[in-house]
Amino acid sequence: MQKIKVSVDGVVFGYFEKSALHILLIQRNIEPFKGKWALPGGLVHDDEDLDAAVLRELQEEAGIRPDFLEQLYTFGKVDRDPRNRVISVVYFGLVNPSYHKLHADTDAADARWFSIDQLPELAFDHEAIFEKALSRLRTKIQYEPIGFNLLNTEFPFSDLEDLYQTIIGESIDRRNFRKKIMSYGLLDETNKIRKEGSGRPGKLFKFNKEKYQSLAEKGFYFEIK
Amino acid sequence: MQKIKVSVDGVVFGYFEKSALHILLIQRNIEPFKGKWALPGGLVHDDEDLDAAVLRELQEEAGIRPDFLEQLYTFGKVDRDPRNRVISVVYFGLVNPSYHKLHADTDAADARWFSIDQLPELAFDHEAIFEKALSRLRTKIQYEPIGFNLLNTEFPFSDLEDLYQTIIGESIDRRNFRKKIMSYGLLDETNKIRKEGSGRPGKLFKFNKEKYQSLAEKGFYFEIK
DNA sequence: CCAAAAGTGTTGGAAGTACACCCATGA
DNA sequence: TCATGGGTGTACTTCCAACACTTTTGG
Repeated sequence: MQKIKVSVDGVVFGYFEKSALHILLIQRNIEPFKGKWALPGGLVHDDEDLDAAVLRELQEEAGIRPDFLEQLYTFGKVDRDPRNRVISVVYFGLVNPSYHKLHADTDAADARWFSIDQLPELAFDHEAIFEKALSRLRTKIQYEPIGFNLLNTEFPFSDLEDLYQTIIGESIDRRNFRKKIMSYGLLDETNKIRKEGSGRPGKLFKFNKEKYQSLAEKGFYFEIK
Repeated sequence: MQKIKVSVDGVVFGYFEKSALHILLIQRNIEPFKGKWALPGGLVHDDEDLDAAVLRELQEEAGIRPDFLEQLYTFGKVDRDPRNRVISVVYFGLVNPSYHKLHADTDAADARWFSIDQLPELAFDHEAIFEKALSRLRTKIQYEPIGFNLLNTEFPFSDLEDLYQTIIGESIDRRNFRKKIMSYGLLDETNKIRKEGSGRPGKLFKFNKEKYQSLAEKGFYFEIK
């Protein structure tokens, strides 16, 4: 009789303008690792699909529902949980934090955004899980337009530049980047303008998801860099 | 108390020269789906890592040990197994069939290669799993040099061409393809020649894995098409 | 008028694509 | 000598990379 338990965990990335990338962590209020920070997650119910389980856990532990969510990898080393054998199906999500207020709920003492370069010590093998998610994000943002899930629905071009620079971690030529993105015709211009801060105000754009999907079906590939 | 069981399955691709791509299937000799063809796999032992479990199952059910093996996706829909809730961590593998003779062993009545365009009806959701694996193979072969695992260690250039054409499913310009591959400097020329069949014999090449790995660490990207 | 960010074009080089002929072998 | 597949070069086009000045706004 098999004794393995199945859990799900979520690595949810959020981006705060002109700042580092963040991930969502919860503070455990049960043993083991009580008091430590960890990725939100928990055991899958017997009558619940895996996707549903992550959505539920994210809801319960942080009150959040990501705009983008997909399966990342399944971690199953024998000793990754000190109590029992637990394998974890990990999902990778993106949200715009300004649209989602966190509230820790069941099972979590607290839920917070942490800058990825100032993470606390994490429970279990969550450090390794995070690394894998980050590397997936870095790769994937270069060939699928998923970055828009991290921005406001209407954003100035410079937000997009900053986002890519932050995630990829190198500086990009503004002019070439803009030309490339624009050439895909996936951004609709709004007639709004952002006038925050100093300098010339920028036009706001909107990502046209429908257009991307119809192009993608015809074999179009998004690609940056 | 959670009742979910954890299994692993493997989608193992094999390539037979000048022929379609094949996958390895086993014939079930227990219910459910007794007598039907299915992907090799089975329940994970309590004290066994996931990778070890797939390797064991492939060994037990087909007597095979793939040259390349990596995790593909975890399938966990509630009703995918008629008996109990079973989630399956699926791996995706590549072998050169001429180096591995199949022999069905424990749990399997038979093990055979099937051409991917003449697959029998499959047990469980294995059809969907296969589709996902195939699409991963098609994508991945274009940006990682994994195709060499499907060929003989020493192969004439035309085998590589055929392989890519078979997998991607469109015809490639021989001259440009060769130029591209050669430009990476990852193929070592042997001084052997293949004289099978008619026509001018071709030189045999060997993929230089070490060289690829050292380049990859320095940020080199393999890319075809 | 100064500071700050937005907006825009041109040019040279590299890489990709299209394309056709000669070569070595066995029958 | 013919049929079969192996081996190679060139010209055109497209894409990418490098690069700097002008515009709009607020203070």
